[in-house]
Amino acid sequence: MTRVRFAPSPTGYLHVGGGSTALANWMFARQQGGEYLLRIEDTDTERNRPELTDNILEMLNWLGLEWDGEPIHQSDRSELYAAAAERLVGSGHAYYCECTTEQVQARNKAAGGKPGYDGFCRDRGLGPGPGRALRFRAPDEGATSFTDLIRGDVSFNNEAIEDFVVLRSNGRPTFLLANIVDDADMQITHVLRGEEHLNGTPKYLLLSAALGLDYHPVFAHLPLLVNEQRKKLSKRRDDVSVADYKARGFLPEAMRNYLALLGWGPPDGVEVRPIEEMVQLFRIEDVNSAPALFDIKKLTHINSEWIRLLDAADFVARGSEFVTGEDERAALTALAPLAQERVKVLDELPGYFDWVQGPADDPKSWDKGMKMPLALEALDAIIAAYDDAPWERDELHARFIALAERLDLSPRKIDAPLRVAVTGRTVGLPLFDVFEYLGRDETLARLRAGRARLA
RNA sequence: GGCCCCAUCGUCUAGUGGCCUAGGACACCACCCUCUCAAGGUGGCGGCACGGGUUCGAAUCCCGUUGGGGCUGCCA
Repeated sequence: MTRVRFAPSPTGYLHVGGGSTALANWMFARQQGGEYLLRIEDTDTERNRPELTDNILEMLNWLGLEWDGEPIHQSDRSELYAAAAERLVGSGHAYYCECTTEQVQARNKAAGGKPGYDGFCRDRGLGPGPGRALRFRAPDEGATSFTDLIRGDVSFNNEAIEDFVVLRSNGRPTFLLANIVDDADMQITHVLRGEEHLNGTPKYLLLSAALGLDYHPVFAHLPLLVNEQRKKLSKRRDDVSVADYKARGFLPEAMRNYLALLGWGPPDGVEVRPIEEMVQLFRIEDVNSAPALFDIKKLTHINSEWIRLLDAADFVARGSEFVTGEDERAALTALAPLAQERVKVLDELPGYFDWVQGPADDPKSWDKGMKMPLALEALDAIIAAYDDAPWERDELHARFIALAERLDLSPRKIDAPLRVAVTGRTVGLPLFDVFEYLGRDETLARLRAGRARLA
């Protein structure tokens, strides 16, 4: 049975790159009818923060990427790694090293600036002890190769692989050791991870062989997600927190839809569609190997499509989280479909209802909309025309059109003064729906107030 | 520096030797629709990095160049 895993490290919140990797694993597992497991790689005790695990799990859930079984924590499995390390020592595949990072760097600098461990302790026969790390004895010749589902055959000369640390001097395993031990133990059949791990794969394979593991997973290194500078997305400089996107009003449906489109495209070209369909169509072999730029503009567009796909009640429910104030929420509920087709991201919603308590205070809009003497004329005329009007949208619209005709003006010309008088803005929801919602008294009061302010 | 990966419109992609005068989507521009803004419709702009091969035929295969990226940590 196909078994994949997503293995985040709780040294940061879930970011879109992680989301993308998780999604690929999830889709692949779903499609193959296999299992998608979660493994928390918390071997770096200095940097781990438990609340980040919560964030990761929460965001994975938000994205709808439910995992099978209970998440595994590497911090619970120290014995496994210790045993593996022991085996490496026993078979001569690893040795203890007492060099500090500074010492290694200093020697490298003296030797001409080549990075990497120089093998200083390789044959010193050191035993375990404080301050001593365990290093893997990488072969000096030969090559390590593998076939990647996305990249084809990849080969590394062992000569270029340094003696890397598998056990820190504090006794905790490094990522390299824990990773292979757990994948083998969990019987992961397909390792789908970011391209940044491509160079680590020969180490993984070497370790596996040295451990005597009869374990041969299939690899697929997914394209990196990059920013405008074509650099790997970074938590420090890029806007990548999944939680932030959620907070801004991006829908999980849209987020995973967009993520699925990075590095891959459905053969029929239909981009906006349920993830279940993506799962059917997805083919890991067809994933591109070139890095993909995370484009918020396109994400935003896809989000707007998903917003428009929501049924009205759902839209109101989700939108309400972004609208504060009882009255504003009531207006949202009443005018939902009109807002729904305008908003691209849910956090734009408050801006569409800032007229509920009274016209928004926006001098720019006022100056732009209240052009004299047109504004005065329009307001006087509409106040008169609405005085005895049945208070219903279509009727208000009809009288507005008739008025424009009588004044021999284009309707669009007299829209602005009315809109600014009532809502304070030159743009917004369809005017006559707003008038109807506000009611005769309130609307006329605002029109008169606007007129008074002009005179 | 070393090793590895990558290269189709600005961006995401379709394309797996003839269906390509290279298709779609986002963005952008114009027009239509229209009470504003959206939505929608129509049209437009725009690309196979370069050079060699292989082949009757190459965006597709091979080599090189150039360019970009990743890794090079007792982070993952």
